[in-house]
Amino acid sequence: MGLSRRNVIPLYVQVEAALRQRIAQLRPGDPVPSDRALAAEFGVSGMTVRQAVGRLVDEGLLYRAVGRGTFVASPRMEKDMSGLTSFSEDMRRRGLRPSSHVLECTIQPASAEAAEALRLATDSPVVVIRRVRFADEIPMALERVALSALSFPGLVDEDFTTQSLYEILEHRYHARLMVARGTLSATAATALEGRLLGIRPGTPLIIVRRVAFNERNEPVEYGESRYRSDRYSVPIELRRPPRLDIAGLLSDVSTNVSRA
Amino acid sequence: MGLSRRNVIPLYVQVEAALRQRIAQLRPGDPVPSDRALAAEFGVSGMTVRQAVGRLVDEGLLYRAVGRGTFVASPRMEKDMSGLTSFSEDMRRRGLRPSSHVLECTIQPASAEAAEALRLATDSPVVVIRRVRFADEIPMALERVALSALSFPGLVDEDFTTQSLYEILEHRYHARLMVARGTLSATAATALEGRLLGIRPGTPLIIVRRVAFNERNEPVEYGESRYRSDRYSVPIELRRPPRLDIAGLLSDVSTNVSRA
DNA sequence: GAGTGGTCTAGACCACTGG
DNA sequence: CAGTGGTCTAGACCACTCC
Repeated sequence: MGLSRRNVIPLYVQVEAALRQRIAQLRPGDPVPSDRALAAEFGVSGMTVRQAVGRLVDEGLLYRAVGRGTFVASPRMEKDMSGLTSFSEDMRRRGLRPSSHVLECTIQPASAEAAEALRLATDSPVVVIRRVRFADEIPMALERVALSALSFPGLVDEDFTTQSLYEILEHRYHARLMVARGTLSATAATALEGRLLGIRPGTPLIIVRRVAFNERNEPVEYGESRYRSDRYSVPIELRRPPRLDIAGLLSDVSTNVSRA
Repeated sequence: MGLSRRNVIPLYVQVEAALRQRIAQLRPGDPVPSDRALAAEFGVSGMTVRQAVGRLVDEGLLYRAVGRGTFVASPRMEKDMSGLTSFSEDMRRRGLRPSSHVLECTIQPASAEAAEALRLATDSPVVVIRRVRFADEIPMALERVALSALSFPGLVDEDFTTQSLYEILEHRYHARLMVARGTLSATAATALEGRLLGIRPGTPLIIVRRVAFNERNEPVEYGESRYRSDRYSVPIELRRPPRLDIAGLLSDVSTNVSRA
């Protein structure tokens, strides 16, 4: 197993990849060599090994136990169940072919809600796109999104029948959406919604309302999707908030012995 | 601002807390001192500062730009919107008082679904708890959970009317649930469900079906909750899967110049 | 006591951004 | 060019676990 300095790939990524291969041949609960042993084996420093192992721990492939060692975690039920993806990506992942019928694609003054979510002045121009979303020709969802028209000039002229909004944002505007937050609720389909989705009025719809943010944590997309609950379920992954609250601890700390 | 060695609290957590206070007085886009400047100011090494700043970046409070600096990110819409929490925790966070009516609390052979989710042999004994969940005396959700009876002896005898299952698991069995995965869907309430929740049959219910895992990534709890959609919405946070795939890269690497 | 992960130091070089 | 974040070293001490 050769690692390479003078390579674009950081050492810790190389170590991570090597460990990944090794883990694949182990069973859950099996120990992985200690940090020190790995450092010696790969000829790198302890911090570098630690960084590599840390990433695999974050990913859930390994877990650490102080004083005992590092071990292979149990495998996930499925991989990539959750994550920020566009409808197109989402459907392709499920092995379905996505397409759209564009109901509306215009520039109009931002609604109060959209303006607040996108942190724009009220009445700022936004591009509003409303689509019926299909998977293998079957209507799956209604979607309405709003983006700042000033931030994305020319966006309104794109063809959203086949193109993915997220891919346009990434390739044409170099805007990469990193995280979305919002809420999920449910409602009964109205007559109009039922007609557009080919279901009976009253059928439950899953509502996903969200704001998507770029790398700088600036809001980029405000949107709402309404999915047929008979044909769609949303994969979720919930993590325990790990951060411990030490508010107010600092003042105590400062009264203790301070540094030499 | 005094930092303390010889304290249980790691230095990087102290630096993190100090930075958190400072960030609170800055505006989005404002720069934070460079890693080197912070290291000098706090009298700690660069790696320590890096660890502190890294945590704040992970949390979305700061973002880094190579060659330019570290900056305050735009604030979140709400904090702590998402995460693995018990119903009790969840309601308390919303300022409501949680309580329960226990419909069932028995040991019985695992269903096929539960056995698979919990990786048990079929017919292994599981503790099944069914509850109506209230917030401020208003019925909010129906819940059914199953846990291995062998892993949690005596659990079936606990009183789940007021106690939180997660708190019992943590304090009595030292089982800390770290992550849950599952799906979210919707359905129309049946007559029975309507009666238990005090709503009309046909009202949409949000179904959260999940498996919760401990630190070792072993499945611990399999459960399903059905929430009234008129009184509850589920906070969600979706992240872009960040991991880049470097499979096959290792072999190339090993043919390059290897270490001196 | 030997080994483990967790923290920490005081430096270093690199690629990249800005003026 | 000076400054930034990103990576990396070769050590160190600590609390903890297992024997």
